[in-house]
Amino acid sequence: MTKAFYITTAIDYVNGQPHLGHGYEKVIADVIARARRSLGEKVFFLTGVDEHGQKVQQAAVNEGKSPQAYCDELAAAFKDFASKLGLSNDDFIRTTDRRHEAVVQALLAKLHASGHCYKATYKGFYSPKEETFLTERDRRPDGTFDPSYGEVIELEEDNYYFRLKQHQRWLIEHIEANPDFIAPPYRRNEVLGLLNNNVLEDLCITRPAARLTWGIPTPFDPSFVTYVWFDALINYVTVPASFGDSAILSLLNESDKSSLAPRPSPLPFGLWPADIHVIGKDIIKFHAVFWPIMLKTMELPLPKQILVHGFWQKDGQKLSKSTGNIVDPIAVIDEWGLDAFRYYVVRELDIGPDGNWTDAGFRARYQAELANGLGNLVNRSLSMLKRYRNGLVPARSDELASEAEKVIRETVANLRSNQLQAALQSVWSLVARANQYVDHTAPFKLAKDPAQAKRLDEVLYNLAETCRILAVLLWPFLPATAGKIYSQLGLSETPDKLADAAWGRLSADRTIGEPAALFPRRD
RNA sequence: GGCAAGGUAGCUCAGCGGUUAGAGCGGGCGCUUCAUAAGCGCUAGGCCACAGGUUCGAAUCCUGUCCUUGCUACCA
Repeated sequence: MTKAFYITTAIDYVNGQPHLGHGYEKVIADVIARARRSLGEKVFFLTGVDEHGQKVQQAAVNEGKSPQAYCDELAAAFKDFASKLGLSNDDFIRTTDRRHEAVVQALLAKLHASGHCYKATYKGFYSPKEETFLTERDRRPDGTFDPSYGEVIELEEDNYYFRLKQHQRWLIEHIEANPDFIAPPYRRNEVLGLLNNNVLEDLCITRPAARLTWGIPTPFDPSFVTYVWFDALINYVTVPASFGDSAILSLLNESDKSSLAPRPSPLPFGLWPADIHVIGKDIIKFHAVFWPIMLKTMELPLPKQILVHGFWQKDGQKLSKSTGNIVDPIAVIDEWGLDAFRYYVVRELDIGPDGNWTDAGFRARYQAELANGLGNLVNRSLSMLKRYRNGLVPARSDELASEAEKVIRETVANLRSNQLQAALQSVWSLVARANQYVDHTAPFKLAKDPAQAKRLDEVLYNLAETCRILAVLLWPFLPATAGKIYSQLGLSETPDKLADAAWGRLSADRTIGEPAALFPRRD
């Protein structure tokens, strides 16, 4: 069975409304997914929400709702958000899905049966807020715990632990042997540093049902529920299983499989292992340490890459609901349009470093790059074609062909290596070149001299064809805008195949559509 | 404290041993009128954090200092 390019985002924890950070991660994953499809690959793009755990249970109680009702509302909000972002996701996982519960329980039972976990008593400090155990080492010099842990309580309880120590060596070797496993490289170094300088503590993978009911019951001991992170990571294989991926299904017995129902029709290709897990820098340890070990013990192949992005600030300050330093992506999209939002976050910030959102910066990129750069180029090119040639595309001319082809090559190479910011820079070098070309050839002067008719034809073809190629190159980033350029060119298809970014595909003697501003100026 | 990355034009950054240190944005000055008062061209602006050293030659390599950021730890 052939395998699709399988890309995932982190699943968002439903303890609040979607914000900029969520939106950013989903957009970069979507751009990569669309780029791969445009390159002709089969792609499966997964996103979703993480719903179990103490904080969700508490938030539901605070709002006087059942956890399920609370989650249903927020899951709907996140689904709406995904569509607001124009995501091309193929599925949307909820960790309260029946299929997910079935897979988590099956895998947990398998781990338990094969001796990878054990029961032990823990006595010590616990932070309900972070759902994590604390030790004396977590104390600050004055004896208190960091405020980020909230109220810290002392408790003594039994739990099940997942053995990690014996996995440290092969994991280091795997990371060293696979330089792209964790990207960018400095994140990889951090993980190696962590693994080389510390002995991994076994991971507590349950919580007593006595104090937390909002979780997946542990199959081998009903007095516990599954730790939320252990549950959450498994989403990446739940969905392949539910679509009939043989790699995962082989781990399940017949009754597990029947619990996957109602099952969508199986896909004609495999999904696991994932090609890319897109995540934020805060959850790198879960994805680069715990998750590979979980997979190894389940005898499943490891994902190809964990792609770690940075965080946004606003005006140089940390985003924070309590101080009101926030960016509301939905408001931005409503005011400026979806493609403007997608453009800004990808163009402003490379995948890896932290970035800084400023409203002035957003406005500047919108005006200079989208309205005056790309938008005006398409508008002036098509307006002249309409005015001087009645909208009829002249015969092919290759004056800009080699420059366009160079940009196409660069853009494709950047897309293949997930260098999205660099890809946009390449594309805009063609925008700039075409604007310069208008200036140098001055078609508006040629139009005044009938003897220059042939030259004018050449110039107009070069401009129209450049606009068409720009549409194809931009499709992964700005799908709506790319579609508009195509329809203004009078092309009825969708510019979603990079193979069409080949010079000369625009055929002569067809009539273009009506030019209209792609990004209206806003003053 | 340890490890790592970095400190280059007003801003964001590239350059990482070899001609007068670059780009984009922003500033200033011109040109143009097809276009969303858009576009194009020219230009100003930098003890390349600081101090030593290696070298014929150093933003570029080495050492130290100061500062920023990330990870990690507080222990001999």
